[in-house]
Formats: sequence, structure tokens, C-alpha cells
Amino acid sequence: MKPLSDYEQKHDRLADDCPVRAALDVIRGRWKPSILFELKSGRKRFSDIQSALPEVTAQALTVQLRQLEADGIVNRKVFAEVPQRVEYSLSKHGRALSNVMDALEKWGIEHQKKQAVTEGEAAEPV
Amino acid sequence: MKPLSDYEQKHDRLADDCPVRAALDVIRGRWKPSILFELKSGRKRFSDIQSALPEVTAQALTVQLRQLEADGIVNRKVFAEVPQRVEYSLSKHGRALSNVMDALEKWGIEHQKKQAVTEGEAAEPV
DNA sequence: CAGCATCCTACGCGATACTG
DNA sequence: CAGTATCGCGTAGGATGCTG
Repeated sequence: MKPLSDYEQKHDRLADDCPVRAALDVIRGRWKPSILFELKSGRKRFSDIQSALPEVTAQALTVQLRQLEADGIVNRKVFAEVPQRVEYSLSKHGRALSNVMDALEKWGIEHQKKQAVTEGEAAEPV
Repeated sequence: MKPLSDYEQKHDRLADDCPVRAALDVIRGRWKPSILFELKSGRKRFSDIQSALPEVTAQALTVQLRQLEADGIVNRKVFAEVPQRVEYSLSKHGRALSNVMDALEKWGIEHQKKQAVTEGEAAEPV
């Protein structure tokens, strides 16, 4: 049995029987969707990701990447070079997320389009 | 028109071209997945949802439901009776979320199962 | 280059008490 | 019954400065 981190334990209490929440917890971070998107096109260095996402501070990026790593979504490989090089890539689990991301994206597009037209169906029959 | 806080503006600016984040924002709340699950089986009263989810306080439940309503996910219908009755149901958009929820659930199950086996693929070729 | 340490604030959300 | 009002804490994540 794998020991849970503090972070995981707290979420776990509520995630209980709910794999949905478990999945959400994993992709929940502010920049994680963007990171996953970036890594879909292949391995990337830290600095590559950073310049692709200029609004993320290095600190935030580090944290998010480390959480993704802890969750088994990305692999982190350090090269003992000077200057240092670190590459991130999607793990198998990370790649398996593409279904989820696609569903989210698809719904997001639909939803944004139709958000203004949500009246007139206040109480449908069950 | 509702004025956005600095945070929301920033968030919005970033969500911009990202329907994925838009979708995530909608289902992100602590209890929203559970609520959506409850409403999948049809219209429910506030108290029904509450007893189905004993860990949620009335306050939290109200907030989450109101956010879902604001996002066009659920419909809220008030009956002018005594005692008062309020029923919630999924809107069309809410029902359209089932694909997303299914993908999340499926991945969640897979992920939980295999989380311990994520070694040995640290640096795959791009 | 790719971080870590520290400080700080906004937001989510729980607890509690009151109301039409 | 189905909320609202108020308080208070915990956490995510931004800003800044330092390092192997």
C-alpha cells in the first residue's frame, strides 16, 4: 500500500468512493491544464514550458509540475549537465488523460457558446 | 453586468482561449461532482440533496447550487407553498456534462488502480 | 538553468446563528 | 423548509530574493 502525502490524505477523506474527485484533484491546479497541453506535443524543458506560459511564475510552475509528478502524470528527468537541464514528459497516465481533456474541451466550447440561452426550461419533468 | 474582481479578471483573461479551464471552473467546487451525480437521477429538493450528502453543510450546499445555477448547469424552481419547496434539476448543459464526468470517473478508476506502478519510464523518446 | 525559502493575500469552505 | 449573515481558518498561488 502506498503511503499518502498530507496533501493526498486530506483530499482522500472526501474523495472516498469518488474517482471523479480523485481525477479532478489531479488536474485541478491553476496551470495544470496548460502544462498538460504543452506536454502533449512531447518532452519539454522547464524553460520551454515557462516561455510557453509566460504568466506562470517559476515558483508556481515548479509546484504544479511537482504535484503532477507526485500524482504520476508527468515524468521528470534531470540531466547532470552545466547548465542544468530538466525535462518533463507525460507518463502513461498523463497520456491517458487526453480523453478527459478532450471531453472537457468539447463541453467547454459548447457551454461557452450557449451560455446565454439557458432560459425557459426551469422545471422539466423527471 | 457583474463587475469582476481582480482575481476573476485575471482568471478570465487566462481562461480566454481555454474552454478546458472554463469547464473545470464550473465543476471545480468541493461538492459539485456529488451534486451533479445526485441530480443525474432526476429532480431533487434541497433537503433530498442534503440528506444524500450528509457532510455538506446547508450553507455550502446553497453556495454550490447557486454557482451551478449561475453557470447554467442546474435549474432552480421555487414552489410558493408552505412549507417552502425548492427543486433542482440538471439543465441541458448539465446533462451534457455526463460525458465529462464519465471520462473523469473512468480515468480516476484507472489511475487509482495503477498509481503504484509508475516507475521505469522516466525519459521516453519524444 | 531550474529551482527552493519566505512572506503575503484572496478565495473556498466549515461552523454557527438567525429568518420568510 | 430553504435558505441568508457573519465569522474564521486553511490552502493555493503570486511576489520576491537566494542558490547548486
